[in-house]
Amino acid sequence: MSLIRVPKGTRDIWGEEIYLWHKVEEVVRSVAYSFQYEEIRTPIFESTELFARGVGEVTDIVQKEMYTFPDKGGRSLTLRPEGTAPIMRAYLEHGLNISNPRVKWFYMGPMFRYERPQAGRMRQFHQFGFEAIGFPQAACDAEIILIAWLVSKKLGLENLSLEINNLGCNKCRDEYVKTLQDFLKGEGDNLCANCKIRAEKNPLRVLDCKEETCQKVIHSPAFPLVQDFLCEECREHQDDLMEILRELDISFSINPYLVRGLDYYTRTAFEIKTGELGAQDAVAGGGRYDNLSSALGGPPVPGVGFAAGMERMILLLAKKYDPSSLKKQSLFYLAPLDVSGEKALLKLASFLGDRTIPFYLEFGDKRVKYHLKKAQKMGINTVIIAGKEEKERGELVWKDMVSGEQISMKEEELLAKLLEERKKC
RNA sequence: GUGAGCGUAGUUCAAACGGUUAGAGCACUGGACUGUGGAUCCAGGGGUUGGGGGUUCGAAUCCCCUCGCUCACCCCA
Repeated sequence: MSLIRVPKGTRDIWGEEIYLWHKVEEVVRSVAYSFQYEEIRTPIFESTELFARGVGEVTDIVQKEMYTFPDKGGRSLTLRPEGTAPIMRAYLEHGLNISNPRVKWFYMGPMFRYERPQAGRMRQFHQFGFEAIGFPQAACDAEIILIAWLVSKKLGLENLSLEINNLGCNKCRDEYVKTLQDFLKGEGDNLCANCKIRAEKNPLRVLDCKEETCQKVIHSPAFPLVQDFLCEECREHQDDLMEILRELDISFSINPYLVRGLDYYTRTAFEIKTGELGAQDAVAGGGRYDNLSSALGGPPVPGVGFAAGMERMILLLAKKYDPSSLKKQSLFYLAPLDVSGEKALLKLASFLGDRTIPFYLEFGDKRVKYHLKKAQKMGINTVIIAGKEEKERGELVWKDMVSGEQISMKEEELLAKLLEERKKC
């Protein structure tokens, strides 16, 4: 019988790598705490409709990447491919637009997209994200970018670059899209097959295309760029944002071709990229989504946020940190030599556990030699030995692995010494 | 969805033109050392060579199919 393996594009996160995850989670929580963004945990699956309407019917995510399935009640459900639409759903569902219109939330957890796995891309992957809903101000865009930047900085990630763009609002985007569509029609066969369809259905996405023919079109002098079509308010919004970023000393560049693959973005769009991950170079991305609420059937509600790929951050982190250095070392190795030793040491375990002191308890009738070797391998400096000899004396043996010194003592004395030893660490 | 590369013990790798019983290091377990340490020596467990089919007297090796992994396209976190 063949072994069952994990499904394609998924994996176990275990061993020393888990300490890198803890590190990322810790930094995210600390920044969230500092900026007072509250955690929200939405379901792993939602109505398919939520993503179809929120993310956009003609996006790649909705058209070919969703894990969609009917449940036994005939509902169409989808494993969440991203976190923003569910959060806006929660905001509206709880009536926050009425009772508490301004919220700052963060989230962390698995997302699912049906894609061919490659470096930095999995079918189940993890994101954390920050969302500020109810704030139309450019300063709030800046806070979101600042948070993304700060998390990266606190993790020690280097060689990151920030690109921003402005996709316009309902007022100016329509005119731009119309102009763009007219222009693309004139280009006809100069576009790749894919972009001919995009020109009709989702013309902004043409700017993303890397096909050589399309690149030529996109970079031709006559090609209309969003930046040249921004209305007064959008222009101002972007100027304000850029001014704040400069004052914050966050360096960025304007990428007029940055459009991003989700429909809900308006005005600010941004991406943080790295040069160290191969083809999947976006570490974090986000922007403003003032149309999302309406798309979900709610009233107009402004929002801005970002999501970051945890696997990608961890890949970068793994190059800087030795994960084992992040592990909290056990202080004590409890070495039973027989059943009586196990009993005696389990009492110690209860004592240590009550005080949240880390220890490792072995079981069985292993020899002293085995225990000392293992303690050494685990890098634990103090070994407590218990066997029949100790039981007869009513004592336990304390051994210091560095000095080699060992002392037999009564339980009460040993407990006191354990506490004293903990203080040193 | 498309393309390329790769699948041999837990792991890293061997096995000349197809050749008889698929080996080694590391790791693990035990012993030398009957209750005291990263060394040394000895021994042991582990494999349907990813799976299936074909060619052949004979396949880890050649052919086909399939599955998986990796990277890239696509797209994104």
